[in-house]
Amino acid sequence: MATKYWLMKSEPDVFSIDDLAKSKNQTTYWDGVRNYQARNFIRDEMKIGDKVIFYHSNSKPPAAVGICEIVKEAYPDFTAFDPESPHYDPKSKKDNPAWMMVDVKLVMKFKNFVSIDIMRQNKKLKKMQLLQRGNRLSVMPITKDEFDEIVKMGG
DNA sequence: GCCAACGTTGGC
DNA sequence: GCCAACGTTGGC
Repeated sequence: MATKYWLMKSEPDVFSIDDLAKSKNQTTYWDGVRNYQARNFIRDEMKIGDKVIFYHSNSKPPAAVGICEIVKEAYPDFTAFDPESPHYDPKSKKDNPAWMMVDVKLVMKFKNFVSIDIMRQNKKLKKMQLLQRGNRLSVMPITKDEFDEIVKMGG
């Protein structure tokens, strides 16, 4: 199975790439995905070794900030079972979990963050779902070329 | 803080 | 099954 490439959004106020860098083994579980399309990517397509662009949304400026890698494939997002969690979803049952998560490990933090503005200026990235109008998906596939281009700019 | 775009909910 | 109302996302 060929390596796939992904882009995943996180609000840095909630969980930033620096938080990932400080995590044990620089690894974390990616909780809180509550969208079916994103869930399907996580559940059905993400494999160990896949590469991920870590993207800061709702930040100034929004930007691609680093690379991580899938180190554990889909398993139930336990935060959905916890009434105390902001991601609690009573519809997700332990015997039939609605939401899934993967574990990701930091590969590198970019020396230069690649802002959404810079990405928009790059013709090779024009087709990325991230840059399309009205895009709200928090987990999305990208091509190897797009991945490589962002890494090239991010250093 | 605003608001357009989108996904979800629920009445019918 | 339609669709209006609502809540959320996320760039600006």
